[in-house]
Formats: sequence, structure tokens, C-alpha cells
Amino acid sequence: MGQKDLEGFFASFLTKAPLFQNKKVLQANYTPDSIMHRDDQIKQMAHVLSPSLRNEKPSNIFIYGKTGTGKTVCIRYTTKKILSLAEQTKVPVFMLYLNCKLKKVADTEYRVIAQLARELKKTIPATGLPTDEVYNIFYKAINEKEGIYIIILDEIDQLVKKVGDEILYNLTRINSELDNAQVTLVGISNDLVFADNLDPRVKSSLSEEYLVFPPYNALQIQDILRERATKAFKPSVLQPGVLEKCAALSAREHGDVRRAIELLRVAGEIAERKSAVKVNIEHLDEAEEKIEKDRVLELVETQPKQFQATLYAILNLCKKQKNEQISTGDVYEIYKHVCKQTGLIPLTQRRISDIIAELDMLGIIGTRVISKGRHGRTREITIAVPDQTIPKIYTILLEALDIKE
DNA sequence: CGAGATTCATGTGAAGTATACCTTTAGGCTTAA
DNA sequence: AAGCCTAAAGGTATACTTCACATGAATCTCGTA
Repeated sequence: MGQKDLEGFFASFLTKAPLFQNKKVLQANYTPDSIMHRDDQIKQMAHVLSPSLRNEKPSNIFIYGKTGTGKTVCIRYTTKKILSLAEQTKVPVFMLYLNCKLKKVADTEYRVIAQLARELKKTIPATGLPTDEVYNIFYKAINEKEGIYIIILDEIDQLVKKVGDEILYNLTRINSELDNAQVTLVGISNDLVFADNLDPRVKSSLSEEYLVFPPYNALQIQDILRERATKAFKPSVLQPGVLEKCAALSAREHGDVRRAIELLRVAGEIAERKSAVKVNIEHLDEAEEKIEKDRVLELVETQPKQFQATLYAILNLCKKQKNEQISTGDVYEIYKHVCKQTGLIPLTQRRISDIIAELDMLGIIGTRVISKGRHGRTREITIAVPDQTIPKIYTILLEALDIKE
């Protein structure tokens, strides 16, 4: 694109009538002023957490619900209300929110505690400190300011699955170490079964109160979408049926509103880019494809080199032997070859086995451990990405690994 | 023919190693009195 | 002598390796009908 073109592009971008009037409303981190169809949950939450306003420690809560059922928004909303109320009445209440899923931020015991301490304005190095020491810093930071601390751990199932429940045990016992402050834990999980594998002490302590978020049905999703859409879009930009289809698509999965909202936003963006006057069904379909694609591509791009190399090996193998199932051993052979080609130091098969398991967790591939009787046992690996995206992934990997074909 | 025993190829857990990074401490150098 | 900087020592988390054992159904073995 020449510079002239670019100027023209900007000019036409600015003169073009935008479809959005407030796109923020459809962005992921937006907290609405009112939350629909969650009155019960919010009421219960408020009920449990309200003692904090009298400077008494609320019970710990365990919250369960599938993704996009409003868990995070509700707890954010409720705590926000409590915090502002607490500020008015000069009651010291604090809130710490942490999403344990974030890789490299909160996926080990050390990092979680360090991150929590950082929320309290402490500087903690990424490595080098003994975990006990980090605990101490954290305890001290909390004890510095008297009050009620509400610690929200989002997606703790991911954390516990990876590093065990010791952190939770320590955190539930934290109150006996403190004399000024008191801590309430809020655990949020997507996985219901996960609670059963916890240490009984942790489990009983964490789930003093128990809250379930059922999935939204299509009608509820429609309500919510309509709410947001009227705020986000200019009037009558949405073609009839778009909203309904958007809701239906998400309801079919498991009532994931976050996805529905994202879908609507991306559809709007696509329509805008095409200089369409209205958002129609085709835009929606395109958006659905794009979202999944973007998610995967982003994921692939941000993986460590070794993960990318492993994935590249798997992809290659899949291409070569279309319908045959691929096993860890095969992947490893190709992987070693890839390493030689790229100058990467090959890891052991043991490690690759783990990497494959992690790629599975990310949802890029699907694996199943099967026993082939006499012929041992292995993972059966399949690609869990729509076929159209694979070439894109390929090019990303080629570039990332610096392979010339 | 059927119940065990065997076998294979890898899953999986535990323990050890290398690396990168942290704090503390001791020594050396500079500076100001 | 006090203050500051540097380098070494001692310690940790994390990613990875090494070692060793666990798995589980296809296949084999062998006693029995």
C-alpha cells in the first residue's frame, strides 16, 4: 500500500459512518451497571459477603459454573458495590482478584502468592526468593493494613490441577497467622468435579458457602445481547435475526455469554471494515470463524519454541498420513528431525510427552491414551482445529521456527 | 476354547540437574573529615 | 572512618532430564472339555 493510499484509507475511515457508538460495551473487560438474569446469585453473594461491611469476616465461597455464565462479572460487580459502600462508611475492605489461568503469571504456587503480594504494592522478583519468604512478605503486606480482604481466585481448578492444593490449604489457614486483618477466599471454578479431589480440609474450608451458576438459555442470552447491543451500536444497525442467531449459536454450546458478546462485536467490526451499513447474518458467520481462528493463531504464536516445534511435527505427520492415528513415538521422531533442521536442542521424549499433554490442554490438539494391546500404549493424537486454519498455523510455525521450505 | 500370563510402547511419578535469578555479606575502593 | 560499589557465596524456582515403575488390551500359552 503506497502512502497516498494510506492517507486515503485514513480519510475514508474517518468519513465513513461508524456502526458502533460505544464499542467498549462489547469488550471483554466491561462490567455492566446491571446484570440480567443473575439476581439470585448476586443476592446470595451479597448476602455472604455483607458481613465485611461490619468488619466481620465473611465465609469463604466456592463458585461453580461453566465459562461465560457470568461468574466473574457477578463477583466483580458485587465486590465493587461492597467496596464503594465500605469506602463511604469508612470500613476497611479490600479486594484482590487473580486469574490463575494466566500462564507465566499465576500458574505455580510461587507465582500466585507473588502476584497477590504485588497487588498489595510489593515488588517480588520472578524467581530467586524462597516460597516461604514470599508468603511472609504477603502476610506482612496484608497485616499492614487492618481490614477484611476478599481474595478472588478465578479458575482455581486450572491451578490445582497443575500444582496441587497446597496453596489453597495455606491460604485457608492464613487467618490464624494474622492479627490485624482477616481474609475471605472466593474460589471460582469451571470444573465441578475438581472439588472432589481436594484435600477434605481444604474442601470444607473453601466451600463454607457454595454457589452455582447455571448456563444461560437462548432467551436469556438474547436479553443480555439486546441490552448491550442497544448501547454499543447505532440504532437499527443490526439486521433482524442477527441477534437471535448470535444467541442461538452460543446457547447451543453451553450458554456462554462472553462468546456471544464477542461474536457480536467481531461481526460488527467485520461489517464496518466492509463498509456495510448494517450487520447481517453473513458477517456473523464470518465472525464465528474469525474468533476461533484468532484464538488458535494467537495461542500458537505465543507458545515457546519447543511447543511450536512439537506442534509442527504433529501437523506434518497429520498431513502425511491422513487417516492413520499418530502416536507419541512417531511425533518424537519427526520432532527430532525438526530440531536438526532448525538448530533447536532436542528435548527428551519424556518432556515431549508432557508438551503434547499441555497442547491438549490448550485445545489445539486432542489426545486420548489408548492401549494397543500387544503394541503397547500411546496417545492417539488428533488435530482439534478446523481444517481452514491449519495452513495459517503452518505459516506461523514456519516463520517462528525459521524453516525454509 | 477360555483363563491367565506375557508383551509392547509409552504413560507417569519421583528425584536429580542446569540455569537464571535473588539476597546477603565481605572486601575493596572512594571520599570527606 | 564512613559510605558506596562489586563480586562471591549461598539459596530458590523452573524447565528439563534420568531413572524406574505402572498400564492395559492384543496376543500367546497351556490346561481342559
